[in-house]
Amino acid sequence: MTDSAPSSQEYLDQELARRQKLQQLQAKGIDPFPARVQRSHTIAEALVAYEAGQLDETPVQLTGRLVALRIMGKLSFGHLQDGTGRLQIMVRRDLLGAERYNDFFKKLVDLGDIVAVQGPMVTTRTGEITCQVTGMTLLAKSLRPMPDKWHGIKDPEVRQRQRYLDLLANPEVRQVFRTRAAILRVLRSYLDGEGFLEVETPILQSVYGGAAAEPFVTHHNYLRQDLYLRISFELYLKRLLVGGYDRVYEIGRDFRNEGISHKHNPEFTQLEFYEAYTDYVGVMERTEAMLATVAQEVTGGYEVQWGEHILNFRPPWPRIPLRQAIFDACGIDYNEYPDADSLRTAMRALKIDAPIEATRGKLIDKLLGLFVEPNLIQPTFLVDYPVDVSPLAKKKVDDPLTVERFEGFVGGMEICNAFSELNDPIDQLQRFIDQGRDFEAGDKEAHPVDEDYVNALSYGMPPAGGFGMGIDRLTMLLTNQTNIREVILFPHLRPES
RNA sequence: GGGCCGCUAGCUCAAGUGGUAGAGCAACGGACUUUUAAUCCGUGGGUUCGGGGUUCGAGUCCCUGGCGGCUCACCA
Repeated sequence: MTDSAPSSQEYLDQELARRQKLQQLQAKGIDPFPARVQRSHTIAEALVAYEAGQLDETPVQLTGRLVALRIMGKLSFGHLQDGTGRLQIMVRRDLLGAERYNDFFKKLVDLGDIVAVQGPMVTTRTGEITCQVTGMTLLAKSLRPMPDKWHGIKDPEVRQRQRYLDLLANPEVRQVFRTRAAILRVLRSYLDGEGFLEVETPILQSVYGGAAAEPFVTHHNYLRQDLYLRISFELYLKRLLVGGYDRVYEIGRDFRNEGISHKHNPEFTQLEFYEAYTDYVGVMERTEAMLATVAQEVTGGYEVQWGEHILNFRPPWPRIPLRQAIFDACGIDYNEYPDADSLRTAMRALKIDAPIEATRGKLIDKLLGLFVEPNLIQPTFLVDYPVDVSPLAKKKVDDPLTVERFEGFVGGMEICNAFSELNDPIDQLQRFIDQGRDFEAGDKEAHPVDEDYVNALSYGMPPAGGFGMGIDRLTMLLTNQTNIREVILFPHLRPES
């Protein structure tokens, strides 16, 4: 017994039938996986050329997967699908040749095989544009049966573990990821057009920062050094402002070692941009313009169907002070509670779970998440956040407990976070030290001190506005999905047992 | 992590209170020159997620483990 492929008895009947056909093909001298292929048009190109009257009787050479077969006596139909579309093929015994039709096409070709066909484009009696096949060659034999042609794949576990089956069986899934690509394309195009420079910064970091989150830890064997996977790009991008690039952005992956939910994946795609000589008000305006552009170009309009809601991305968005929003939602004015203990007492009086270890900022964040966020369906900005949960944002001149920060909410989710960037190195160091106290007190998400970053600020960073947005969540909104796994090709899943 | 729900043929799904596990598609054999979820005749296909238990008998009831979904908690 070797570790080679299982014997034929171990295959289920359908795979066995296909493997027997594979052997028959090889016995006939036909390579079931040839290296070279001739193609004159993609399916989309062939359809366009035919409808434009450019083809006449000229044969085209097309390639793709056989996704439907209707075999009949002397004339059969099927559908061929490539990355650009789907086209009916008509296979006639008299045109293909009796032997090729009976002994190759009908006997040895299966649903799911990848083939090349050639022949002229015609229109059938029912009016469907069709390739009338005069030659067919196998490009790749499919050894496993295709999913149900009508129902596709529904089992969510199979859909995510074997995404290739999901994609090949469910066209609407293919469209989601095309839209995702379009969103990234439009965002880049918008930012490039506004003079932003796209950059790349380290994913492996010896000091993580820029967000409140627990990191993943990894290890460099030869340096004998623990490293963190980044939780944001922020501190590196602002070093570039110090370096003299006034407008920079990065699109890439962040990693946060936290819970998984319908709106959280351990790795997720983030856009951050930093713009010198503006502030959070300027960034709000840019956010509105940028997302209006994306909605317009990706969906064709400012109004986007999302579940039972129609989201309207037309600027401007309502701007509500966070304090006001929380007060309106639950009656607590957090300005009346200047420390964590008093706020906790007030929350508990309303039967709200308020953990003893939570800082005042964490408690406010909890009120936000509990009472405000789920109701912010239409694009809305909440503005002016407590300083203790915003260690990188500039304080308001008239209120040192509040920073110039906003978060954007759509569909009951936070999709972006932005502020006037703190560029005072002395204040920044003090904020890091205050965060260190929270960390000592048990807050694993408290921001660590990044001395090199403070050093960079001490050379002078221009006043700037910065912005971060979750691309996955934006994609959910623009593709009418309510689960982040539907917009990530290979979401994190537990290993199969 | 908690609660609820799910896992049956390759795929989509059925199987009152425990009593020989079925259908459609797919597959296999046959008929068929304008079909398009092709149609018609015939055939095969199962560790009912794994393990244990109750019972004469378990897809079904009990215990346990795995994976997944929804939801709450936490977080972007």
